[in-house]
Amino acid sequence: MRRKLTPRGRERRDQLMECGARLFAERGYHPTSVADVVAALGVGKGVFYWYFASKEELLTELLKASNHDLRKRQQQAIGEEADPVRRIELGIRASLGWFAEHREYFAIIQFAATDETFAPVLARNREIAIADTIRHLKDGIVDGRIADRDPALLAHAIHGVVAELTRHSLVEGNLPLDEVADLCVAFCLEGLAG
Amino acid sequence: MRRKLTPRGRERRDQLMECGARLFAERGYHPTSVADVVAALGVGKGVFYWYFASKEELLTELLKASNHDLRKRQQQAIGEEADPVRRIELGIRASLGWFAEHREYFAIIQFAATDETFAPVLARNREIAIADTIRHLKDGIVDGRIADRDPALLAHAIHGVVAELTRHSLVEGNLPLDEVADLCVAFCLEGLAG
Amino acid sequence: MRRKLTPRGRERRDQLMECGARLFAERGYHPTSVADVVAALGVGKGVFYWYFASKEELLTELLKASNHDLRKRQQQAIGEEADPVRRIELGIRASLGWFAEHREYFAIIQFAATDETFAPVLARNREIAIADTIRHLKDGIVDGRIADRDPALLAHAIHGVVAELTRHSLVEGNLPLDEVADLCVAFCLEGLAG
Amino acid sequence: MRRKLTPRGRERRDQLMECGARLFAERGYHPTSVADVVAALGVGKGVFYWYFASKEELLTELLKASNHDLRKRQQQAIGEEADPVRRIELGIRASLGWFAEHREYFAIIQFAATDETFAPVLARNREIAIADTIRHLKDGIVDGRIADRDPALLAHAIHGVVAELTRHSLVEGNLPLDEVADLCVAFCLEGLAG
DNA sequence: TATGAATGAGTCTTCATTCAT
DNA sequence: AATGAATGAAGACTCATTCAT
Repeated sequence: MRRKLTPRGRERRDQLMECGARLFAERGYHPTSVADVVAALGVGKGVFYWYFASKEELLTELLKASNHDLRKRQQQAIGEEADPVRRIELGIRASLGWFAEHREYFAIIQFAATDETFAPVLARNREIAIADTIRHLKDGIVDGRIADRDPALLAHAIHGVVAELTRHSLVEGNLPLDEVADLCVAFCLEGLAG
Repeated sequence: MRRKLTPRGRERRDQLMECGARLFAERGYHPTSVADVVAALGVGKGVFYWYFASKEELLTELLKASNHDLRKRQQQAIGEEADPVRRIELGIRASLGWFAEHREYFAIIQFAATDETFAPVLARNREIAIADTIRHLKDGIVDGRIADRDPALLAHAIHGVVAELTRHSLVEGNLPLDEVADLCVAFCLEGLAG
Repeated sequence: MRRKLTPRGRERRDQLMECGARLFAERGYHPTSVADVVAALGVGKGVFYWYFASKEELLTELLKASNHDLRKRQQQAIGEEADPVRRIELGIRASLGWFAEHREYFAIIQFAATDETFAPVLARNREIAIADTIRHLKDGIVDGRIADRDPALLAHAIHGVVAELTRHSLVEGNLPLDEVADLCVAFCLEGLAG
Repeated sequence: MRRKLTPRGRERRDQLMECGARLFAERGYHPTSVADVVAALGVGKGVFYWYFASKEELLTELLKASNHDLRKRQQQAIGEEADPVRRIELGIRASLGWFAEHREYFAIIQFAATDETFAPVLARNREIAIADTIRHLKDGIVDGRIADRDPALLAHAIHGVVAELTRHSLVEGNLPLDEVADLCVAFCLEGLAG
């Protein structure tokens, strides 16, 4: 479904993605119909299929785009930082920050993870993110700053904390982001013991 | 839809729940039809509606039953243990153990969390579990064994680690459960620093 | 889509086939919607899919059933007749007779032959019919009653005459069947020369 | 939709007809969309509607053009030949030859005959062709060369043979055209008896 | 002339649910 | 308790056609 798009076309496509993201997040993927999406935009049904081959493709594109954007944010945040522990911290803060600004995507990603159609896409995204984290962890272990435990499991543990605190702060919605981020980082680095 | 059931009736109901759990886990809730569930059991469609008012109710019952069972397991594991840190550890190990034995439920619960229809049920379940954890955390903070940070956030952090390591070990499927549990506990108690 | 049908179910299925045959013949396969078929029967749309997996399957079943019926008629007509030329004649007359009584099927079969989805089914049917004819022709050639020419081509020639005269007499509709059959037989046996 | 076309315009129109003929023949009229036709040519959708008022019109034009061309071929073949039997033979051979060179049209014509929208156009074409044949047959009957049977039915019989042998040789595709034509002529003139 | 974009009625199909038996 | 049958609203997707540029 690669199509040469005029600027106007590109704009439409973006509108559809935005609209789809919002509705999928609010009501869920299955309960949202293509008709809902185009109606929310006030355009005909055909428009949707001019830009996307299927409803499925819309979600896939959403997943790809969000992953791409999140990773960009993380990389910018980490920059040239050399200290591996600090890199991990910056990555955590970048993730929390990104989701705070793109609330829709949390629900979408979480749903996608439960659906056999989309799980593979997400699995790949996660793999890449985990691999990044593992690299930093290994550096930290070599440095002696991080305890010598299975880096893969540690990476998942960190991601779990980030995911749940993200979810919690998005849903409760009234906690200062920095506070959550601080605790998230502290917990990951020091655990409950502090 | 409370109905007095004969022993045979109770058995049927259990079969339906088991069957539904399996299919919902494998294919997802929406993509699984009531027809699929009864077909997998080789019975007519009427049977389903004899025991459940709707497809929705089946999932709700599944959610309730699994939550009930998981909590029972946790309580048995914790028993009369007095040390709050140890209570947390036992709770974590109980959760990991339970999910290892009820793999279907992880996917179901995760999906339910993303659907506005079921999210409330899950939210309540989670609240209760978090409240339990918070209680132990507060005890630990009073004891001075646990750093004095926001207990609610800490509780969520722990749950996040447990959830993601559960998911990881279920999906990867080839790690010894004890090893995962050990790391999970260690990470929660000491963080990366060890 | 094999399903155990109650007598009532079998009846419904037959009604759907009859109805479909009529509408496909009148308006064509593509221009006839499943909605048209069920509306003509005054039943809900779901009924159709209870008995047939798809619109396509309905046509396929129609094709199979008609072929089966036509062949039965031909075999009954030919019976134990020993003379191969006479067998051909009886076959021709049976075909013309059958189509006169099942006018809907001519149009359906002719359409199906032009559609890549159904052509294979029809090709097989035709093959079988041609093979029958070829057998009689070869017998006739051995007897010296039929000129020694390529029996496959001869068989097709005969089928062509039968098909077109069938069509003509169905459409014109006012010619006595026997007269058409007589000429058909005479033409096939003696050609224009007589 | 008569439009004065520049040479370039005429060329485009021809390309569209050729393309349409090919696709209609391969996939069928209904399953082929206007989008398919223009995509195969690599042009925009507007082009199609510049040259044809509708998809329907394209098929109608195709039918007209092919009929015109076939008739021209037949007339050239028959030329000034005086012998009516020979005229029939030449007509048969011309038809077989033309279809061998315009394979696409056989499927198209056969489909059109089954669709109530196009059947009338085809009926007229057929009428004209049959009338031609009838004229030759009557001449032959007067000459005593042809048996005195209903000329209309005889004409249809001949057309049936030609149609089916055409189809057969196009589909089987591996028989020498002359051989088929010889048998076709022989069968029509002498029947099975030879 | 030509294009990308848009329309929206219409198509096939699914499915939760109900009902007669 | 159970079954086969029926319902019909709703969903994903198609496509002939039109239009602004």
